[in-house]
Amino acid sequence: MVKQKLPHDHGQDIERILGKMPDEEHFMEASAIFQQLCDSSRLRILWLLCHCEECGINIAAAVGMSTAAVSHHLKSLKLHGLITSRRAGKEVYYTLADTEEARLIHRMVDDFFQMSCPGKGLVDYDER
Amino acid sequence: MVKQKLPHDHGQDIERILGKMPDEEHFMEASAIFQQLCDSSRLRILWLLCHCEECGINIAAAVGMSTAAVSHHLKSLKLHGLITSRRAGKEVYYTLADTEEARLIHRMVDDFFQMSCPGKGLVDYDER
DNA sequence: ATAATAATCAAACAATCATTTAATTGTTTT
DNA sequence: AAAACAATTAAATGATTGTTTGATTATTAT
Repeated sequence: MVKQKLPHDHGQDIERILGKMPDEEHFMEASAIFQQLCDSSRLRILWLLCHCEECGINIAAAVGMSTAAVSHHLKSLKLHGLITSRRAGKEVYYTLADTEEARLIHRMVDDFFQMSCPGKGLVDYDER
Repeated sequence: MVKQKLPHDHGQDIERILGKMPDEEHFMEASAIFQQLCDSSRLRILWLLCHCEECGINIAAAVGMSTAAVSHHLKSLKLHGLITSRRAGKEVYYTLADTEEARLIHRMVDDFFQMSCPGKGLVDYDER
């Protein structure tokens, strides 16, 4: 993207690397997704929805938060296409979206926990 | 972690899943790392340092930011163990840290860009 | 020593964000 | 129709964050 010479020339093949750099637009898309993972409460909710489908109050109880706060996070996750919802009677059930992007996020989160806390984090029937 | 029954019982094996849920502590560690990726400017800097070693002003020029702003992000990335630095004369060179965690992040970012903008993002000699 | 270059730091700013509280909507039950 | 339950929404609050500006430190060149 950046075509003009850099202040210093260290002999590296930096021009070629900068040519491979994704466009600003793609960095913004990526960072927006990573932002969904950067709050520990929201990450816990997402982790849970990677492994089951649950209704709002159960999610709230499982993560120990108010339904209002949980609803806020669910709205954000849904807005970014990471989860889906369906209403059944009084309750609304949430689970991971059936998209390539959502599955990539699921894999990323699993990989991270496998590294930082092996044993935990991976649910048995996680298809890999 | 959460042992008491949930408000609703939907017949799912939720207890087993909650038993596999990583501890709060690990969610905080994970979210702290993801937080380093959730700003597009910082993500661009990190992407660059995944593929080369560069000094401060070249990084600043490559991403089109002030040296002060870049320095701020570099400090944060270093504080979280994602990059390292070495001084050589007047300049300080930065690059991806030589750790399992940093390589995992590198892979995650590459995977994401491969999905969202195939062709770009991957540098030829990226060892995978 | 002085000047120039590279990087860092501190204070300040606007902007964003997660949560709380209280009110409201949608659905089911009585 | 009224009451109960589940979820959403709006406004407010406190906290955090990314960037700017200007000053400061570290290193090299003159």
